[in-house]
Amino acid sequence: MNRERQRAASHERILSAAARLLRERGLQGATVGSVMARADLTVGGFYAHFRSKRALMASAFSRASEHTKGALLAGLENAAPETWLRTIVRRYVTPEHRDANPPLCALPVTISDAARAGRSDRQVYADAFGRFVTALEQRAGDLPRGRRAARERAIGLLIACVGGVALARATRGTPISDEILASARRLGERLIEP
Amino acid sequence: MNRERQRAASHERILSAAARLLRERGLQGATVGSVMARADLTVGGFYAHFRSKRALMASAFSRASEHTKGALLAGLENAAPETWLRTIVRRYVTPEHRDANPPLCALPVTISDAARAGRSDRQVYADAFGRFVTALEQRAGDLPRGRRAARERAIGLLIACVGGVALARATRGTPISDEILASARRLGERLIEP
DNA sequence: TGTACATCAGTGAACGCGCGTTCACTGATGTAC
DNA sequence: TGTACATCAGTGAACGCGCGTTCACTGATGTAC
Repeated sequence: MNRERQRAASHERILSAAARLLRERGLQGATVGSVMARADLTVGGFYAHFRSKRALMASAFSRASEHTKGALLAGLENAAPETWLRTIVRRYVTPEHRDANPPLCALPVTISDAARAGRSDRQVYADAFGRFVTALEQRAGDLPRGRRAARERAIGLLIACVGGVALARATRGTPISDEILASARRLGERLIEP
Repeated sequence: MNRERQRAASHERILSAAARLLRERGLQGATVGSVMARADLTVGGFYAHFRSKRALMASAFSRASEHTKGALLAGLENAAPETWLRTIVRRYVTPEHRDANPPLCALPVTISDAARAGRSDRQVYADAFGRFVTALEQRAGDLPRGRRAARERAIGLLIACVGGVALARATRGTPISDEILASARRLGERLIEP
């Protein structure tokens, strides 16, 4: 019984270490060794918990995006749709998010990794993205312009947010990076206005 | 004299092979061995032409983005500003671009690679992005809305294009990928309308 | 023009390194009697 | 309750592999006389 609990605790430590390292360093940067060290374990024990690195990373990615969703939506339960959407854009598209380590969200960090990965890994990425779309879509449907274009607008908002932060990260330290953030923010807000 | 010409020809073959493989496979996927093989040479000869893989990739990236700019702007010399901008969005944000190998543009492919790279590699990425911005900005300035917001709109357009294609690639093969392309296209076109 | 030598672009094998993965082992926890 | 044994989470060293990089060598091209 104690053994079982210890095993579960280790599993959890590995998973949350992986979710964090995935955001910090991306798919190849988060090595099995570094994940296990972060979980206060040694490499060898890893395969008693996960079939492979790929299996771990799929779980870690889902975990990471749940974390992100929680942080983004915190305290907004009773906000009006327009405020709700605007706050999300303003929380997401910031210099702090660009520079944070780990950043708030795994989507910009792993975007090229996913593009190069196999079908099932892309499905994991698409599922995480889709969950954000669904959340935004529901609120966007309550805006004046109505439910029809809500989904398209929700996706547009996410393209501005994720694409903007990804580009700002890729150009971090150069003057254009701040310009990208400002434009991405305007781009997102333009979709919220009627 | 003949030797000199042969050397220059090899150099050129290596560079154009690298520019192509960079778009096909990204930064780590384009290994020194694969580049040299594509250039009909063997690995060992590489370091007589470039100081390091990093040096090669910096040159290859600039080369690749010149190629992209040429292909995007082909035949548009005399187009009116609105048509000009709209055509670029429609050429860039397509299922063909998402699925092509190599894709038209290196920016979506290497976006996370750049984010993880060192300062000088991010500068290379920023320079390429900046050249696109400058090109779009000039035409956007001729639109009714005028020159003031031109730069911000040019960057917004590129976020929609590059971010949209990057996300569509990351979710390739899942239903949401086509939705992303459609939203990205609308997002770009919305910036062109007065 | 012909011969001996120098140059140098490119070869191919090797090196070191980091990674994912495997495996024989350990030592603490739990079970049987 | 105490003793002998079984289980099993985790260890640590090793393996194979692919990569960037190095280096002694080759053979064709160019030069000197």
